[in-house]
Amino acid sequence: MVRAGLNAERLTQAGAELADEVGFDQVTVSALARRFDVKVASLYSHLKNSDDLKTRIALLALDELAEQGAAALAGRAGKDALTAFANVYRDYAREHPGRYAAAQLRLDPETAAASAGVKHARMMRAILRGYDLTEPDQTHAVRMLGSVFHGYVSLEMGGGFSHSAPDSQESWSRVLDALDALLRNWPAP
Amino acid sequence: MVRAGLNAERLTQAGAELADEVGFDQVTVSALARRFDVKVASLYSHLKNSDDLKTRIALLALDELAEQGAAALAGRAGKDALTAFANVYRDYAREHPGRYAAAQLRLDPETAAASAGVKHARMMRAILRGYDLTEPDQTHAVRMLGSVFHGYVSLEMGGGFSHSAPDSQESWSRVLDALDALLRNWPAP
DNA sequence: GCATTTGCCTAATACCTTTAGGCAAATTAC
DNA sequence: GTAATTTGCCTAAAGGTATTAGGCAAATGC
Repeated sequence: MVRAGLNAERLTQAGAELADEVGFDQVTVSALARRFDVKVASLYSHLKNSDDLKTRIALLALDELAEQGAAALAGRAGKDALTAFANVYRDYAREHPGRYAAAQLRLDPETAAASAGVKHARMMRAILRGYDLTEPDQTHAVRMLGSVFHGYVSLEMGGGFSHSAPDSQESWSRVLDALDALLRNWPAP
Repeated sequence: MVRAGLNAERLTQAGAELADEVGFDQVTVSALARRFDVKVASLYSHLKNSDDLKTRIALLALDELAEQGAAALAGRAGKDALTAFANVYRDYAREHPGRYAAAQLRLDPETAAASAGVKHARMMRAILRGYDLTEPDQTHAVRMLGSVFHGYVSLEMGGGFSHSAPDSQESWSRVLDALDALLRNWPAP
């Protein structure tokens, strides 16, 4: 009996691909076993359980997203940085819808603290260095940026902006213009 | 054998309550049957299937949300309307997390077109009447409002803003201030 | 009151999750 | 290079959810 060469990393990677193909909520230990042509029980030597698999996929997605975000920010500042970073989010979600959904999985606090989610927050703050914001406005602005990025991408992926003019790409550009204008002119309390 | 008096409405209502208690993704036909103390198969006379149940809960939530939104908008304009409407979203999500999650369910186009989601779009446009925006900027702004409302609420519910200062309520107020300022000063292309 | 409809039931199939225990392949120790 | 050990995948089994088919009793209509 030839061994399949399973391990947590390969399973996570394949799980991420599966998620992009059929949706994150359709990722099951069974489907993953089929993909490797092994019996379901075999996966339990490498994964604690179904939740473990999902968490690993989420962490993978957060990692990739942070990596791409960092690459986009390198050498950029101000609106240029804002736009580049925002596009990383949107493009990642479009190219990897399952992984993006995974990245939204609620993690328990310790896992979250050890995840790349922390980097995301730091990068948002790095973007704001190009604008003239001090605490606590900086935090408010970080939260707003996160809300707009995530909100727009998730509504767009849910089909909320299709079937109506103007097309979503144009709104996205204008929303980023608006965010830039807002950050340059953040209102006093 | 005494009949339980099931019907689609009661099941949907109970499903919504169940969603708020245990989370929308934990709403199952089985759990609902347990709640009514009947056998699972009995529910299939009233519901097409599990997806039908979830869709009905989603439509219920969209309806309630639209109703509350309309009540909040009555007699208000400008920033007052913006704030009241935004708070309806946030409060509803906090009081009814399961229903709010349900409202995010992706509906097939015909169902979506017949849902209260249409009212939501109209109400957003009504809010913008208090600002000086013409098409296509009005559409861009509607999409941005939706993104911020949904994005903020969903990040907040995911625990993204807990465990860090300043508290989320303050950010929410300042984000709404910022949105108001932005709408009063929407940048030209 | 009887016929019909309706509502809930039992039974059965199928899929997903998870645990326990077994055997063979790979690795390590000598 | 072989023996001992570890590791990896398997079979088996139990429990949960979804869904369909067919049956009997309660409610409804006339």
